[in-house]
Amino acid sequence: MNHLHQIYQVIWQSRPLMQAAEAAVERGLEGSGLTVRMRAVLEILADGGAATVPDIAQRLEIKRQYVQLMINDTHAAGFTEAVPNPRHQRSKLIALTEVGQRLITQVMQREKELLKRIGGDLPDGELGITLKTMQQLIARLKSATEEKTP
Amino acid sequence: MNHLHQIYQVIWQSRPLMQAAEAAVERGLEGSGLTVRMRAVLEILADGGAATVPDIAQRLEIKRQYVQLMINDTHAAGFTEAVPNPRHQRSKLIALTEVGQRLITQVMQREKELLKRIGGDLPDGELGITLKTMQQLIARLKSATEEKTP
DNA sequence: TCTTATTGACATTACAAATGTCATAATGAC
DNA sequence: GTCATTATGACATTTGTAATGTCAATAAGA
Repeated sequence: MNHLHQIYQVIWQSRPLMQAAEAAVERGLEGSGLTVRMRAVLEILADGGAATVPDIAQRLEIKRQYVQLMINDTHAAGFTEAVPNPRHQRSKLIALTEVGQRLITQVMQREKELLKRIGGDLPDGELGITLKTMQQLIARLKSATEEKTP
Repeated sequence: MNHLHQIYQVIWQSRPLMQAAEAAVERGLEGSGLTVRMRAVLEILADGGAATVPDIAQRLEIKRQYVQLMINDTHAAGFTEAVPNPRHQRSKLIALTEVGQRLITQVMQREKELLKRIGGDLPDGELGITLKTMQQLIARLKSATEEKTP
């Protein structure tokens, strides 16, 4: 297998990897009352604490309008609530409710256990190389794409 | 960075990698008259020769009904044509036209050059490890997801 | 031959996400 | 402090990818 073909392979394995990962997450959500997109919001909030809709959009790298829809869902389900934002009157902070906190903690715990089962035996060094390589490819692809079209 | 977090990172870098790769492909298609999904079909045909719609679907791992739509596009654009299939009366083989052949060859050549610019300096060994790791993760995620739900 | 599977063709639905728009409200420059 | 600019929420529309559903015609296999 030559060099170019190897790079090609690595790049295009990203799609099946992503699909497999998302399917696994979806599977783990069964019966929790969460959808994948609700989970994405809860994870952000669990990791970084309460945030505004535009903040969440930025972290998820999607448009704020779409995040609004997600938040509508999580609010309706009682997993999040709007709390006053000291730094902004209109733009409330979105915070986990107690129920939401408990749920996302449990979901993330289960995912952690899955990760352990799945990759517990992969050598640290190889994971590090993999991560580094993927990140380099991402950075270079991005800059090549943006080249001369800012 | 602990082990689990490393695996987590690798898995979730697959989405940005895929997005960056697709954006790069899209960029390279500008002005060619090809869309991303037309390109996918032409690539399959260029690699494996003429094939039926269900064959193509299987290789792309998507439903045949969706491939039909792609083929409609490529036929309409004159990049592919239906030729008689010795092994099946109704299910014609989809083949590249001369124009299609020339176009996909050129597109793939340009992509190859981009790959060279992007990853030419990545060590073979690291690429190999990356590919292996990604494939292991895919396989394990898949089997974990299918577990007890065949 | 007869039953079953495959195929093409077309319609419907689902989902993620982008984009468009508007009124309101917050911020920053002056 | 006023005024222009920007940010936000709320809602509507559109796009792209793909899955699903359905049906008639046809091909393959028992």
